[in-house]
Amino acid sequence: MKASIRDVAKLANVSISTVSRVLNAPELVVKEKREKVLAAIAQLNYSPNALARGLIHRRTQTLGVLSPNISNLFYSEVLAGMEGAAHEAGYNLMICNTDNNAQKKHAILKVLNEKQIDGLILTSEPVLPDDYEVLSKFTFPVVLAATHSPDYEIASVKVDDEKAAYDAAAYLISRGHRRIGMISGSIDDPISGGPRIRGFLRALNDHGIESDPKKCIEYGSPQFEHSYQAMKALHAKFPDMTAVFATSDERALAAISYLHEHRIRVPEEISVIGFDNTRMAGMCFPKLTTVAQPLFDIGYLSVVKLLRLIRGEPVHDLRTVVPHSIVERDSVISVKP
Amino acid sequence: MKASIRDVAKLANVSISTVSRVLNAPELVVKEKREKVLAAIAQLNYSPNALARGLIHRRTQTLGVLSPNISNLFYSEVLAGMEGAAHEAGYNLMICNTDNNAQKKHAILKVLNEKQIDGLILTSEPVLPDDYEVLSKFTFPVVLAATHSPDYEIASVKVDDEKAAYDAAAYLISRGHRRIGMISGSIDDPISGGPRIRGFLRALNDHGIESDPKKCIEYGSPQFEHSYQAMKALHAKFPDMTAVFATSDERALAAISYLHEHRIRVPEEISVIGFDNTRMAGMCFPKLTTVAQPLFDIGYLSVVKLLRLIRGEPVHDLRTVVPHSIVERDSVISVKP
DNA sequence: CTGCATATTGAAAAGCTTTTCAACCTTTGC
DNA sequence: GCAAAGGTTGAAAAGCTTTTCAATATGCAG
Repeated sequence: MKASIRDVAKLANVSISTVSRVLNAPELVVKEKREKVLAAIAQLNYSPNALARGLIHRRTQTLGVLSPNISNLFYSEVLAGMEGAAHEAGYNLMICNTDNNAQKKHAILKVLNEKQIDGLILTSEPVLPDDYEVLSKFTFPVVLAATHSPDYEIASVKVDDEKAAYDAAAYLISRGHRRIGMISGSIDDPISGGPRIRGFLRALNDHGIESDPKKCIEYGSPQFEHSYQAMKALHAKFPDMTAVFATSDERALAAISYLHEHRIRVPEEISVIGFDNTRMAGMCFPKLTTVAQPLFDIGYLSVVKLLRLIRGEPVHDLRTVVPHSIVERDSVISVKP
Repeated sequence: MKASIRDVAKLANVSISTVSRVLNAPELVVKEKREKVLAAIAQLNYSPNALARGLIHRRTQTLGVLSPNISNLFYSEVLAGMEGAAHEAGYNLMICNTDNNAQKKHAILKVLNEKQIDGLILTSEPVLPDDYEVLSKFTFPVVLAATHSPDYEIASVKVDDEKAAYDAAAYLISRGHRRIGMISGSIDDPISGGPRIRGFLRALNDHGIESDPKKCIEYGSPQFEHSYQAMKALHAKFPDMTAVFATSDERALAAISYLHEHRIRVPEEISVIGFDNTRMAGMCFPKLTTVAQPLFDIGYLSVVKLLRLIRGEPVHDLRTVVPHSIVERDSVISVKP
């Protein structure tokens, strides 16, 4: 049986108020009693019960985190950033996998709400009307990490996808490439779809490159196998391209895998630029040139922002835009225009 | 202000006991009142408070998980398995990063204990006497995932590292290799050090291959950069080896990276076998032949085991050994003996 | 019609802590 | 020597729910 504050009080021969004070405001208790209490605590191996504490303070020092897939390098780096910020601030994270399953997601939200989390972070997945209806009934604040909600006023932390894609394409163009393909998320994916496609096409256009989206873009889900097939299709319809913009590192790796297997050298024959700069990018061959997102920071800043909202502190920008950059490694080569 | 059970009771004009029953044993309440209560719940958007519930039941349906680094593919796949099993059983996971920092670890354990977790899972890190002293004072059960404690009686779920390393070496030998190097964890690492070194050497010995550990083994921490250096050192002292056994996929990738950069072809000139079979193994070039650990299952089974311990059900084996296997891809080639 | 069993409900205690308020004691200042 | 101030402590309420126990009402048998 676990010792409670009453047991400590009894053993130390004081009231439970005094024990509580020894724990929370020791200077209010005279040394003699304080030491007796401390001794009793040690003897009973007493540990305060955070449930009771949370009941009174209406705070649990716990945040909820929803992620479509925690075993994904992208998310796990973001999660690591969250965990870091949370730990520094004395919070814990309840991390849940949604598997992109709306039903599971709503079930989890219900439980997290019952468990009285102080705030919630949603990663990636867009916020649908269904979701918003649930979220808006919660009394705790919500932050979106690496995603945003164009339709609703929800705090978020992410890169500027349109600009990042523009920069990726512009980078390839600056290296002399003119025939550039793209492996993208589906057109209505608000992260690695729409915005990045627009940025990509805008860059081509700005640099006077005519392009037919039907020919140079292949759409698909992010999994390696699907992306491999996408690269196959892209190569079939656009065989003379000299560079590919893949909208995630996993897609880039899949593209490279396809090319390697068909004896097309990367980057000598086809350059590949990725997106995300997950740790994998520096570990594969050839090492990936990629658009870096500050994944750890996105997680870290989401928690910082969430804590401000929890404390009721002013948050200057509802939508935080974090900087991207291009990390040059070995998968892109310059060609003569 | 959040509605409480009293508010619902007042609005529905019944006692709080009745509201509680509607939620937990609806068949005990006559239909008329039940519907009034349900209507009040909906109107007030009432959600029960799990803290109060936990206080009474002395159960929180929450498990603690400590991991040295949640952004590591290895751990994140194990974590995904845990999350899956936990979700199915109606539990949540509080996941914490220890950064291999003993002080941080103990601080976290203190908080998790206060938060009344029902059980704890420790991944990887060995259990030191210091740790054991802390753990043994907890009233909830503990399971080790992908690690074990030779010195203490703690439940665990992991592969047989000695045997797995033996099999890896035997596999290389069966492909005709005789001059085999190894990139290992430090000798006193109870996971990717000692046992795997012993298994490796035993296999060489069993197959009549003389070997000098000083020459054929290079020790080091698991990070890519360190492993890269280890490969460099190994190649310098053992230039005519035809195969390398790397004790993690990350180490294998670092080795391959070194070899690529020095124009040594993999697997044509040197074969490389990895360990873990993280998702990366199938995404790099060449695709990695590796000793597969059932990472997801290790996580899943740890939670299943932990739940049995929590429920006081019998657990037949204190130390669960899960099967490993060799996944053949493209990084190992047969040579003429 | 009485008595007993059963169905339904509510009051109150328990679970553990923090916090407010009041009480008591000791100083200090005049 | 007494009033006021300050230091220390304990009792009790509050936070929200579940559960036990008792009470009331209903139905049925004899």
